Amino acid sequence: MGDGALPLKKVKPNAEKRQADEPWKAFQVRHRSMEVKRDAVMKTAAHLFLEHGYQKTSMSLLAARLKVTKPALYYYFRNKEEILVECYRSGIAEIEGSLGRLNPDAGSAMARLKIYVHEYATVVLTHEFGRCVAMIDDSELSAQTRRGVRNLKRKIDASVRSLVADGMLDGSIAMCNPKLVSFAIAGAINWAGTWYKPSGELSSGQIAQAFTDILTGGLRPKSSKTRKRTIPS
Amino acid sequence: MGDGALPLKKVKPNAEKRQADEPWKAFQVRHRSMEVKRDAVMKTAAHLFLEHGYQKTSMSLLAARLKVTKPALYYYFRNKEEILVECYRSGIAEIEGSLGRLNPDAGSAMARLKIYVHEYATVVLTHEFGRCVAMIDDSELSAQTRRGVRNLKRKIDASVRSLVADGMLDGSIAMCNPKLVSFAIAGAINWAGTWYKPSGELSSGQIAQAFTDILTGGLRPKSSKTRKRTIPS
DNA sequence: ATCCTATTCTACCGGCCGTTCAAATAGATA
DNA sequence: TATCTATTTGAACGGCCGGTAGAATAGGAT
Repeated sequence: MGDGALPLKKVKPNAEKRQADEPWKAFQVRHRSMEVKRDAVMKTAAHLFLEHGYQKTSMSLLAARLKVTKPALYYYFRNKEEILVECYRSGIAEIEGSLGRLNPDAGSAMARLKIYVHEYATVVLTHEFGRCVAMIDDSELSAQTRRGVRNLKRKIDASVRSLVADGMLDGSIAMCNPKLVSFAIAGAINWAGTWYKPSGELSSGQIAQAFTDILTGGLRPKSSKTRKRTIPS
Repeated sequence: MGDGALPLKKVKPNAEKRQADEPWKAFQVRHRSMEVKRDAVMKTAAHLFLEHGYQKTSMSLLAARLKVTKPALYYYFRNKEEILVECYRSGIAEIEGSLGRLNPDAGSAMARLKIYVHEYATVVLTHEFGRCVAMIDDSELSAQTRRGVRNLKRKIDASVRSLVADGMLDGSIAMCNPKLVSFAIAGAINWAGTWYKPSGELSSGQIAQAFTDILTGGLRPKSSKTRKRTIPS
């Protein structure tokens, strides 16, 4: 945390790595690609948004954290809202990635659902932009921007629902309302984002596993063709 | 709706009932018990908080909805925060009521847990103050007030955990981490508060039932009925 | 050394916020 | 009717916000 004066003009070779932990260093050098600095802004903003909430995070504070002045931010983003939207986009892309990686040919739908729930929890607990998707209410956004973001979220929801529906067809998941199942999963995990602390006694992996069990355990068919040695009632 | 000029000075006999739907009528008459007007403020505030968020709900807007001017509110509450805190208190009391009504002598812990989950969902979906507890982030509060509110919430959480622990003892609930179960339940249901619309296709009762099934289904012991055995070493 | 332009800064705007206080008012009381 | 007090109001406060205009500057290119 020692923020001693650094009169450096040239970046050191390991600056790229440093930037991961101290995003403001991206601004130490004047000429650097737009993308790098946008990333630095987003990353810092995400942390502040998650810590204090979107509304209570002022552009001045964000600028201060990046060791720049406020107007500099407006060189990289049109306004505060755009920063949040980009955080959302990034987080949603991450989650969609998890969904896309599920191989439809491998295992039952239930097996795939379990993998997804586990991955979703991991992203929401450990990935800053994933956390934004889970925790920051999109009602902070203007009407039309919100519509865009919600469409993206809806796509994820739709994928999960169809996963559940598939499971009901292949017998790996009990009869249920896929919409409500999808919401229950999203809710329980998103909520975990609000209380999980990396320094806490439970690791993100433990939480992801436990939630996978709790949330998919209730979906086991009570008796079905794909059972492996179930108890005769 | 039609807010025509109402030069009434006296309330009509059915005013008490009307006030339920139109809280501002509590302020139509100057001399009325403090409690009635405080309730009116809280009720209206809760609706606004839930609709626009706490931060974005201004005291001016709240006053306007109650057809009073801003300073009048400060006659009934010290500040904005106190209004939110009272909403919390009321909601938490409602939830604690549900927990208190569970008869420890009747049925298994699992049966009681199911009842509680159902009731919690109902409160969070239908009761305005319950919704506040579920939806409004208490980080909006000042540090010391927040501590008080969190203590109250923790009591609820502790009750649910011990309910789950009881279930593991009486064999009605499978081995699990009570803390995570409690969080999963709270999360899934609190989240429902964010998307549930009374006018939607799903009734609060349907949602409460489905969530009870999904969330407690995964807790069924995998083998055997009620066995009084403790943890098999 | 000079220029050029991408980047950052200084200084400021209008607006809304929560809150306060003294003055006005309504309505119960006598 | 006149009085007294619980309620309500008008007017204003300091403060911080998101955002902008335009000047300053750094640093690569020549």
